[in-house]
Amino acid sequence: MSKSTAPVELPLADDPVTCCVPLAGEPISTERAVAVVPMLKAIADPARLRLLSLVLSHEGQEACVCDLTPAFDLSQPTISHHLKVLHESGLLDREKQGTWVYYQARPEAMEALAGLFAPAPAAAPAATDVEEVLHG
Amino acid sequence: MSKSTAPVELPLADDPVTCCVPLAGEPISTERAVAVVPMLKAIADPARLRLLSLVLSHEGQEACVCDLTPAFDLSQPTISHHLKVLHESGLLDREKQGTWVYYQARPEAMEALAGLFAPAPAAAPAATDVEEVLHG
DNA sequence: GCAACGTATCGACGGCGGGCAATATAGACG
DNA sequence: CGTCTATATTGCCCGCCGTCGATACGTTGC
Repeated sequence: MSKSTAPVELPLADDPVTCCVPLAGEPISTERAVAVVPMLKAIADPARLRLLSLVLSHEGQEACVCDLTPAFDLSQPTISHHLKVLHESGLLDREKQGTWVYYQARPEAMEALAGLFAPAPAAAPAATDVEEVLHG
Repeated sequence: MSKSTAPVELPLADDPVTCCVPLAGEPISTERAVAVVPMLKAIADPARLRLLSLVLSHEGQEACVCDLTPAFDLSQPTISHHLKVLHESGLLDREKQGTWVYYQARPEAMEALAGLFAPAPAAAPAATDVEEVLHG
């Protein structure tokens, strides 16, 4: 691997705080944008999105490569490549069990993504009427 | 425009039902994956992610191009290009007011994205203990 | 040991996509 | 009308990315 990025950068563990402010909360900083983008790039591909969904909806949110490959018209190296991308972006964990390799979804990653698109956090209510928050 | 895709395809209006099943619910179909990917591709870029966040966190979740451009080190055509991508993916609406153009976030698009990453929908409850749904 | 299998890496190729400069379009204003 | 401003389009370049075939690695089982 001539590329830079260390094998398993966990882009979420860096700053667990700022990682959860939604896009609508405040303008995302350039640094955080750059940090989050790899995860978005990872799922911005039909094959990888399906791979992630297959793993997520599998028993225990984990699946063997051999379970995933037959669902595609792609070559085995290509699937392996896509799984690597998903893994290095922090979306999938990798666990080797003998001959087989199991990938499992990282809940933190899913939460981080879901959090990105959450609605604006009702801008410091406290004085706001509850009804307004619930129905507005 | 020599390209195919009609000016403003609204990828969400197609099937408002299936559009909201999370990735973890069931394996996403190839067709839906292909349909959703343009939106993900649109935000899988630091500049566009920041643009979207800027619009979202702006007053009324809408902003003029002239408000957005100065936040970047990019040329005006490049910004315009990114906004076009965000618009054509269904994430931003475009409204011309005289000389200025205002882009505003499409709530349905944001909901669709948020829904993608929602946790698995507690597999057909009804008979399920409420506690299980709430805490499980 | 050797063969068979599951998975990963390598190297190459083609196409897509982000960037810019130049130019076009279209309102606003005088 | 002419000019200025705001935004979009065009054409181009270059780097990145998805894909493959070939091959390497590691484990299992004979």
